[in-house]
Amino acid sequence: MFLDFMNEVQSLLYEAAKVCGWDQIPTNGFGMLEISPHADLASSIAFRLAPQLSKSPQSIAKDLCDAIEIPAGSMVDRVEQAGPYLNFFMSNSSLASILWEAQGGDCWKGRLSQRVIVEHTSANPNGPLHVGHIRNSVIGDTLARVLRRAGCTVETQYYVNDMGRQIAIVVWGCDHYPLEEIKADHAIAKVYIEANRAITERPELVSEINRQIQLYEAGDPQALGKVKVAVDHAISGIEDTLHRLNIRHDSYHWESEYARSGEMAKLIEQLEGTGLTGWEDGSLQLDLSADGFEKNMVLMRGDGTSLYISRDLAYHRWKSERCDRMVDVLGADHKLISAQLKAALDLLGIPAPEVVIFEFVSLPTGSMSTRRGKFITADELLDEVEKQAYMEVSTRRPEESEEFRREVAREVALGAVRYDVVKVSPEKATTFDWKAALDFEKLSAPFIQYSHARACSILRKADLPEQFDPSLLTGEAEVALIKKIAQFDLIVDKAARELKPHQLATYARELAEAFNGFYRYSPVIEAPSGLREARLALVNAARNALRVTLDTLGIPALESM
RNA sequence: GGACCCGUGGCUUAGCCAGGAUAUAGCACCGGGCUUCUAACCCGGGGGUCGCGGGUUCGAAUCCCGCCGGGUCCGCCA
Repeated sequence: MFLDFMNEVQSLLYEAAKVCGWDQIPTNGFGMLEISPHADLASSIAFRLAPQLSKSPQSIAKDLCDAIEIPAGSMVDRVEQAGPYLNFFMSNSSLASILWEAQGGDCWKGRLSQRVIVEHTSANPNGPLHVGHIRNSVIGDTLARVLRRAGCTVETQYYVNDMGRQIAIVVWGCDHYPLEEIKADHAIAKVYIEANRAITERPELVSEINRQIQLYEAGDPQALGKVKVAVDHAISGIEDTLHRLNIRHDSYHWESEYARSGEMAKLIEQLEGTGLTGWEDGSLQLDLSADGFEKNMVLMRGDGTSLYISRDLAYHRWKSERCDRMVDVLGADHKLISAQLKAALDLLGIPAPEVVIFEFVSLPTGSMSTRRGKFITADELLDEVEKQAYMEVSTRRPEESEEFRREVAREVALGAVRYDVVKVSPEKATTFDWKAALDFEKLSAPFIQYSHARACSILRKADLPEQFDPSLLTGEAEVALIKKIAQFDLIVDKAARELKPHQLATYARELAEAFNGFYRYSPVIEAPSGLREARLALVNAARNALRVTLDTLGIPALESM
């Protein structure tokens, strides 16, 4: 749809430049087009050519405009010169074909084809996910959905830290305190917080923790069993929360797999082969100063146990052999370590991951901490939002059954939480705000879900037409809606390439706005015959686009709410 | 101290990487719209030195330099 239109405009521009003899001029500006209020696509290429041609942008734009020859059957209707700009407009016939295409379910798949592994969440199994963790989960899961929609084959992975100090502390805690009969991850957190308190009060316990780490790494069967029980318990609770958010991982990979399989040892051996490693202060270290890193990277502790980074290197090599693109979603605290990881992988010629960094979510009272028990859990957030949604739906739809209202509340809450997270660009640090989280107005998932429900409501009242005449849809809102629907493939393609999921959130809002604008001024059911069929087809196209957009955001597309 | 990220109306935010035509939306505020397909909606209004100061450019929210403010990191933690 829009991608085709854009490609056509690009080649028209390039062909015109060739006619003018300017195609050899070094500029990639021929492909730089923008969706603008003045045109379906606008080019400012004339500005970039001007210094090199010593001509005014206006006259360059005029020459290009004159040289453009639109072939028969093109999606491009016309090009207009507006001063230095070139404005391209879509043809009516392409609007018609967009509408026909959008009637079906097979036009929403992109043209990418890589195998992608997306690693996200990977929270330590020492407690429940909090409102900071789910920024990782929502960004990661949305990216996975965007990549799939764009045509990629995607596997999502959760990298389980079962070897770290935190887990040794959890295991020690499970040995010394009873696990309460509450949600599993919450029970683990209580034990973990308690154990941390004990260690703070009695620092001599540290040696017991170290002993646990050594036993586990050595493969002691009892230690293995204890870790498995504790980690499985925590992960089961974390999974429950992720499921509430419509998130499932395709596979889980425990760090210890890479330590025990020998893959990590092999990798360390290869790093030693670079001549950049050495034993210093009793530990094996890698010198990355050539890449601008001040401090050495420690690969092995003095006592022979491994560190997170070494296991992570092995895990990344394993991943790199199984995909074309590796995507890691990580918090801002991982910026430095992920840059070091890339540098170390680079030394061995292993492809580095694309790292999506998101900045921290803090509370109005300061930063969150699992260890200190200072956090708002994702479960708590979902519970509260669901409660609020239940009140809203009960007010609006009092005649509906309890079951209906519960289900709508659940799906509205899940959508609201996901949208709240994904709508903000990852590089912005945010402060969690209950008021904003519980607001269901325009810049929120319910706004988009509501548009979808309205479209469904119309379609329930009439059969889809076998035939319709798209040329009857000439209203401003109608044309704008068709164009917005067409942009879906462009947005998804861009978001997938650039790994920017919030672009889809913005699009979703614009699509819903376009539909609501149409809905307000264009009666469908009561429209005269002919127009009625065409509008029904447009509602169906919009419904499909909204459904697919919501689905790609991992937000339920409610048919009634 | 060093490195990286952020700083856009009262609050939240898009645009920044690939510089261009009146800077995007939401909340809050003011005004209008439900006997008509779900008003979780729509229409209109006020409100912005795009942190500050330089520079590059025909043109800077966008690029460069310096400062200020906030966040993150600089562990034989993960």
